[in-house]
Amino acid sequence: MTFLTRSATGYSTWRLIADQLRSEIVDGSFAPETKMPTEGELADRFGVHRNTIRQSIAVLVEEGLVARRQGSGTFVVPHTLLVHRIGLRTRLSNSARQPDATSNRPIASEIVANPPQEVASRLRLEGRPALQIETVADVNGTTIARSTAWFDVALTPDLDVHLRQTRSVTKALRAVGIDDYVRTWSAVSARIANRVEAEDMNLPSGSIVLVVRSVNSLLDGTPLQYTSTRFRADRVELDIDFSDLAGH
Amino acid sequence: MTFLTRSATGYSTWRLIADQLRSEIVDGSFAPETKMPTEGELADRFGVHRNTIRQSIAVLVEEGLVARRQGSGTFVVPHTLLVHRIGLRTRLSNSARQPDATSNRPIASEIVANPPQEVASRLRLEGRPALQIETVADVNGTTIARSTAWFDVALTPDLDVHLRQTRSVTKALRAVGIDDYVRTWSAVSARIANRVEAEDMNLPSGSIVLVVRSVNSLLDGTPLQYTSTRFRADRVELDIDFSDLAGH
DNA sequence: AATAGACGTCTAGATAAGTAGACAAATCAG
DNA sequence: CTGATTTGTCTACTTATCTAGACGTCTATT
Repeated sequence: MTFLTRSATGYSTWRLIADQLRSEIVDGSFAPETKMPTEGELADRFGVHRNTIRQSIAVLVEEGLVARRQGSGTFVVPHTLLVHRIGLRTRLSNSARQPDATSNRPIASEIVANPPQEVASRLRLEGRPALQIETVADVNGTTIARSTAWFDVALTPDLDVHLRQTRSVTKALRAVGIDDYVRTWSAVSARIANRVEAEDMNLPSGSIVLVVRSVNSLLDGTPLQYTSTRFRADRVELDIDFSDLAGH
Repeated sequence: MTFLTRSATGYSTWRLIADQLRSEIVDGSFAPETKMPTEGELADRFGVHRNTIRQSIAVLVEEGLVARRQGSGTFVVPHTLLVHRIGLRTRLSNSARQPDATSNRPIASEIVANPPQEVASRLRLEGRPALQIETVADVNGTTIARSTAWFDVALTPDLDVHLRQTRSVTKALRAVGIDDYVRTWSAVSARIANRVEAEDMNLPSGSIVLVVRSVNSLLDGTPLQYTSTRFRADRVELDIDFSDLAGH
């Protein structure tokens, strides 16, 4: 295989190879539980020294995708590609495949006087402050998403108090009398994770995150909540649900 | 600013800095038409030599994001973040912001006996061959997406003949009697562009693509078309349209 | 138990990336 | 026009990455 040189890409050789191997693992070319090619074979395939291959594999070990067994080989660790459904009444906790032990943990909340411009306009704040809530989502013990939500304090009085008591955004919303809401807007983009995100999700720097920005509104159309969720792209794909529309 | 070292990330320093600067341009921290900080200032900010900054900026020049003017400075070139809407009856050509001169060019088509497993199952091919069509999408002269579509040849006889005549997938479908269809499934993921994609979209290698896989079906629910579209993530975000649901 | 094959570790040398600084060329303000 | 500022180019040097190969340790098979 002709391979790109680091000089052209700005990637070190070991990272280029690690990225290539990861994609082959994720797309199933190397099936879970099976043995990877030996380091020597991979060195031949990519035309590099075995030491470079070892550095690449070290990345995948760090990420938990493969395990090395001395004397035996390198094996693909069973992994799940999580499918996160975006639909009308979905919450962050709804994952398509069951059973997954998903938990959402609020890690901080704070009333901010001047939220970012996009938040203010999407929530029609017009100068009012917003309650900002940071959460992380874990599935089976692995952190897969990092979320920031903003609420109009005028619509959700004492939401932060209830949040501290219940330690759950959904329960806190119920406590302030909000039971039902629908997603009215979503935008999806992708970028390199920043340092905080990489740290919170235990990702190697340079990892890709899928960014979902969305607005949930009350049934009368009043915007209630603006959320920006960053999913780790190596483990999550977004499933856009059109089934609610099938009845038309 | 404390910055990540290349040793930890596998990125060369100039690429780390280029990525950072690009994200600040794309998110508006450096507004279009304005002057960037001088190379010396950037060198101070990132704690590197000016030569390294120059290499980073060369990447952005290559990508068309900034322009250098000797003696004057480096300036942010006006650019657009394209918003691509995913909804019930959207096609690749529908972009949210107008006016954009969008064109879809079929670049190759071929009948393949054994399409990938996911294609076969989503289209319920059960062993039948599929017509595979490769297209690129340009907006204002810039290629922003690379798409691969598969059709069940049993449902679309002579589609390839009409495609060669009309040079348009939509027109070719109309010619075989298919006027209306709806999107029944979509999944969104993100990854590093492979070499072919990077070449077709004129991207630096290592760029991120948003991958949208989707199935369009006839109104009776028969799956018609499986499509995988790779958008360049630096210029495109996906807008998920729930407005069809507002009437409920 | 012997052995081949695989991962683990180390040292030395070659190549590429980044630093350092000097000077040229273009631009702009006064 | 003058001078300060900014990008353009070059050479020498330092540091990090990659190659090369030897040798050790562990595992599975015969």
